[in-house]
Amino acid sequence: MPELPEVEFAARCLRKWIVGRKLLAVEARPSRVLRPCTPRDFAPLAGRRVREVRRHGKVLLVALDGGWGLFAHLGMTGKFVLEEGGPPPHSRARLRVSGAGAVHFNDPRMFGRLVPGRLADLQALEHIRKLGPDALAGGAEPEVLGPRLAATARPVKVALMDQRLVAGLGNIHVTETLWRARIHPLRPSRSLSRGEVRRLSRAIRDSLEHALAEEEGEEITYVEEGGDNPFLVYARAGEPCPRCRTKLVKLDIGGRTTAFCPRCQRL
DNA sequence: ACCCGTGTTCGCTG
DNA sequence: TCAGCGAACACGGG
Repeated sequence: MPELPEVEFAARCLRKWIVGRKLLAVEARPSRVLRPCTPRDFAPLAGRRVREVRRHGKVLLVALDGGWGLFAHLGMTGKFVLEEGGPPPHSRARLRVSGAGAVHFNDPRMFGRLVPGRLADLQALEHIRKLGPDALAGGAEPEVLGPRLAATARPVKVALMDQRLVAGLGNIHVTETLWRARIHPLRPSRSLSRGEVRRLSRAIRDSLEHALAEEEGEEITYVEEGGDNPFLVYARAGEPCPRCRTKLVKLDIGGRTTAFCPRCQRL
């Protein structure tokens, strides 16, 4: 479920699995995940040592020796997994590393991306260049967030989902955040008071860090789909508000479903 | 069988 | 230019 916490989790896994090792080969199957590249474009990465894995918002950048790198976006269903007795069912690429086994980029729905290239070129990709400040690296601070929200009249739900405004939040965490901050999702961004921006700022960090802690909790326990809904209000329309027991309401904003409490989050 | 969806982009309209 | 909307992408789960 890739929003910032899952991408950060992926970054930590990759650091554990491949940083410091040599990338022997990247075996990619042709798929839209590679767009606009082809499996051949991965050839220059072979034999290079992995220097570091960086994350900005939901974007991953794997830096290799010699100025080469790998851009990765998990999309909706992308995941890096260690190979255990054969490839996972929707492997789009296999990264063979020196020393131990291989890592797969698994992605059933293929909304993800895996692009090789010169690091400088990858950083110049429009998608990366236009990203706002990372939500866990200062982007949620009131002094940063406040002016950015003040510059737009869009509903705060829509603005927070915009990766150019602040990078890392998606539908789940915006929903969680607005409930924690007691702000109605349709509030015009520029109408937020200083105090509300402060609450929002705190709420963003709280929901992201809470999700991250749950994933890190048990070493391999990923918050699995199919398990119980671990969120406070996301996908809980119709259930009672955890704070005041008022029935949570479902709302469609910018094409995404939001749950909110009509009592705690007044317009 | 039907509906929904964690993300992003594109085209159309006002 | 901006803002909003719907569709598209491809597949699994409830």
